[in-house]
Amino acid sequence: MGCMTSLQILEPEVDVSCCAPSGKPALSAKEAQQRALVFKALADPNRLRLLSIVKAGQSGEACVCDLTEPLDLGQPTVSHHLKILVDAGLLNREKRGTWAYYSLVPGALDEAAGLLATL
Amino acid sequence: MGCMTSLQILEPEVDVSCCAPSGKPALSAKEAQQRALVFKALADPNRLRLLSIVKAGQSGEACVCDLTEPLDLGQPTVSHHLKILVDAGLLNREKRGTWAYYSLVPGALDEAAGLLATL
DNA sequence: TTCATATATCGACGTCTATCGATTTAGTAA
DNA sequence: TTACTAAATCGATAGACGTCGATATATGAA
Repeated sequence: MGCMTSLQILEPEVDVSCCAPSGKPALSAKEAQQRALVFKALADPNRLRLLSIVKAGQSGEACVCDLTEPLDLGQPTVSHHLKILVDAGLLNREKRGTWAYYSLVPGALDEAAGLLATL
Repeated sequence: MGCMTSLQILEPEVDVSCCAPSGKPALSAKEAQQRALVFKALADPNRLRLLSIVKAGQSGEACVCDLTEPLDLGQPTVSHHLKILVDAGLLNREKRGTWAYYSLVPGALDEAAGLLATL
């Protein structure tokens, strides 16, 4: 026994229509890759802290200069992490004058959480 | 203006008692590191597919030999990914005979989703 | 214009990680 | 015992990633 249960994977050319308890087939390679991008962005402690600090701030936003000190990282490094979070769709960037203000994209974290619920 | 809002970070010796809209201070470095471990485990497309396949299986479990083919990866590589998922607390491993059966840890994915909601 | 500041980008370095083939460990059956 | 199989572990390698210092870009002030 074992090793003979054929599990269905969703690929463009494969037709699936059965045998899943949740009714949904497993993730395709493409879908998994896209979701992994979001979790990659979340997979660094300093980026989690950046999100947390932005969220905890009473104004709902923070500029780079507010973030380098609490993280004890250089300004280029913080900028780099912020870019990754923006690219992942988790943070918004708004430039006002010399400063760049970062804020949470509304609902983005909930959406990320939803990616886990719908695995 | 800008650059003068002092954001509170939770560190063991720092006493915090004010100024957060959600009432919670930002993540400490230690907390962020722990949470990042979970997201690191989720930050690989093949591991997401492993979780998905295990979840989609009607038996709720799968052995390594069921997983190598759909992922198109070698057996050692799949074993390696499964270990990471087990270490992250997302999968259970139960050995029966020659086979090792992996199943979702109940509630683990919801807990991971909760880590995002409580950032 | 020149100067100062805030941020982004570049280049390099060291570390981590995903993958593989080869080997080892464990269980089952003869 | 031997033989076979499933899975884990080992060792190596290529690529990705986090961090830094140096530099570039951009905005505002003098």
